Formats: sequence, structure tokens, C-alpha cells
Amino acid sequence: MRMSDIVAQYILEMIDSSDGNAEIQRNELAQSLGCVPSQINYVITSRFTPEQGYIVESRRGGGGYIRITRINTSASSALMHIVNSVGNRMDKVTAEIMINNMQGRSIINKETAGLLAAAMSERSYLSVPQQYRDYLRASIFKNMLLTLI
Amino acid sequence: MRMSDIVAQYILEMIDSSDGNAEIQRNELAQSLGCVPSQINYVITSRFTPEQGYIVESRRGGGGYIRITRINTSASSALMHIVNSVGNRMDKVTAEIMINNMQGRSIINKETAGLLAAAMSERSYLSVPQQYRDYLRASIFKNMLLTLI
DNA sequence: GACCTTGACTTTCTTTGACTTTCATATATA
DNA sequence: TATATATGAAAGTCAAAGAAAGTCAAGGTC
Repeated sequence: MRMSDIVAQYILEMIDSSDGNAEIQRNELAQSLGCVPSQINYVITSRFTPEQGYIVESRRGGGGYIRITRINTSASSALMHIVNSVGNRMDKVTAEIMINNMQGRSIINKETAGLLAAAMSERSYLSVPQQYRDYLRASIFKNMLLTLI
Repeated sequence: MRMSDIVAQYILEMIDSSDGNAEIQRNELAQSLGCVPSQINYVITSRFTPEQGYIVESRRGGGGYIRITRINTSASSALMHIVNSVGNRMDKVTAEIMINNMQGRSIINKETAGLLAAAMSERSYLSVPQQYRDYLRASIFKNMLLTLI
């Protein structure tokens, strides 16, 4: 097995075991795998390109890092699942849990999570009688998620 | 985590928890975070620049201080204006016009516009009697915009 | 020929400390 | 009393050293 394959495999395993992204220290990883640091760059530029579905960010200097993130193609199917799992009522707590969960799974970003949470908040429904609120929430929630697909 | 990140985070938390500005004593903060005083200057010049939306004022000598203030970016002050201009009711057509306008002015992006539109759509309110809908819309609209500030 | 490996050199970002400037207050002097 | 001077308490500046990642070209392998 080639060195570049070992490096690529290591990074891939890291991405798979965490949630779609790996953050490495170039020099440290090179040393622990027994290769030269620039080998890591070679592997990244040849195997983790945007065309292959990855985003790479990095920073030099003390405390530097290289972060490789897999672009999320499964997000929309996950969203579809979630939309289908919501019935015609949903309470605020459930909404918050789901929003948190989606953000944790990187299906939605922080801003989107904030917007959803605002639209689900009790404060938004003060003008409407209790009895309608949970139906409304479910319906707004699903309509909003559908725009993200 | 780098020392500079720790310092930056500390300052940011201070800004967030107060009302957009932090006033620190350079030497005291350096000591309490365990770094050299000029580290504070480094963090300020690298992370709290006008380009990044901050104003820094300071004073030397006895009772000296460094004050870091977050600038109201034009987007957030525009949003504030819009929120204030909305009364306690808003119909769907008005909402759509405003969303379009905000997107046209680049105050919000396409995804955000979509989410807002979904939350304002008539389809979202089918479960609730007509009479409540426009109040709800106004309230949800304002709550959502406020999360973007 | 295409892909891989290596290492010397470059660039970027961070940390540190010595030295400088500014301000408030206390003290001395006309 | 009013002004000048000294003192100490801050913050500011800057350059050197350190810690990472990036680049690139030369050579090696399949």
C-alpha cells in the first residue's frame, strides 16, 4: 500500500467517524504516519478536491490546522425524512430538540437553526389561542424545511 | 486552543453579554488569562479591526482602559429599521414585498428569503382561523428577523 | 507518461519582552 | 493660590523568535 493511500485512508476514517469533517495537524500527522509533511498536501490536493466533494480550510502559524469537510449531499434526503416524520402537531420542546439535532448533524447551519427556532418560539404565538399553536408549528416547520431541499 | 483565541473569545463574550461593547484593563486581563500584556494588543489588532466591524478606543495612564465596540453593520441596522416598521399585523402580500426588497438590497440571502417566505405563506396558516393570521405573521416575521441582527 | 515521494525554501500567524508614550495625581515652588 | 515638576500606573510599539502550513522542483516508481 502506498504512503498516499495510507494518508488518504486515515483522513477518510477520521471524516467517517466524526461528523463529516477531520481536523488535523499537518506535521503531527506526518510524523505519526511516518512521512514527510508535504505528503499530506499532496494527498489533499489529489484526493480531497471540491470535485470529489470536499472543502479544505487551513491556517498557518502557531496552533495551525488543516480541516477537511465532506460536502453534504445527504442533507436533503435527511431533511425529507424529517419532514415526513412530523405529524400535524408539534410542541415547542420537540421542535427545539429537532432543530438542535439537525444542527448537530450539520444538516442545517447555525443561522438557519436560529430562524427555525424563532419561528417555533412560544413568543411568536402569543396572539393565537393555545389550541392552534402546535398545529401551526408543525405546518410552519415543515414548510420551512421544504425550502431547504 | 491558542492563547489568542482564548483572549478573543473572552472579549467577544464580554461584548455579547453587555450591550455591544467591552471595556477591559489590559494588564489585569493579561494576568488573569495568563499571557503577556502585548498579546492583548495583538488580538485586538488582528481580530477586532474596523473591517471586522469593531471600533477600539483606549486611554493610557492611571485608570487607563481599552474599549472595544461592535459597529452596527448596515445590514443589522437596516433589519432593525424593518422590524420597527412592522406593526402588529402584516398580510402575506406585504410580507412578500418586504422579503423581496431585503433580498434585493442584499440584507438577507436567498436561503433566508426562502425560509421567511415559507413562514409567511398562506399554506402555513391553514390550520388557524383567518382572523389570527396577520397578527401571527407579523410576530413570527419580527422574531425571525431579530435572530439575524 | 502518470503518479508518488522528498526536502529545501517561503509565507503566514503567534508569542514574548524590552522599550516608549501618555495620563492622573501628588508634591514642590513662585 | 496657582503653576510647575516628579512619580507611578497604565497602554502602545516593534522587532525577534517560534510554530505551523504552503510551494515547487527534482527525482523515483509503476
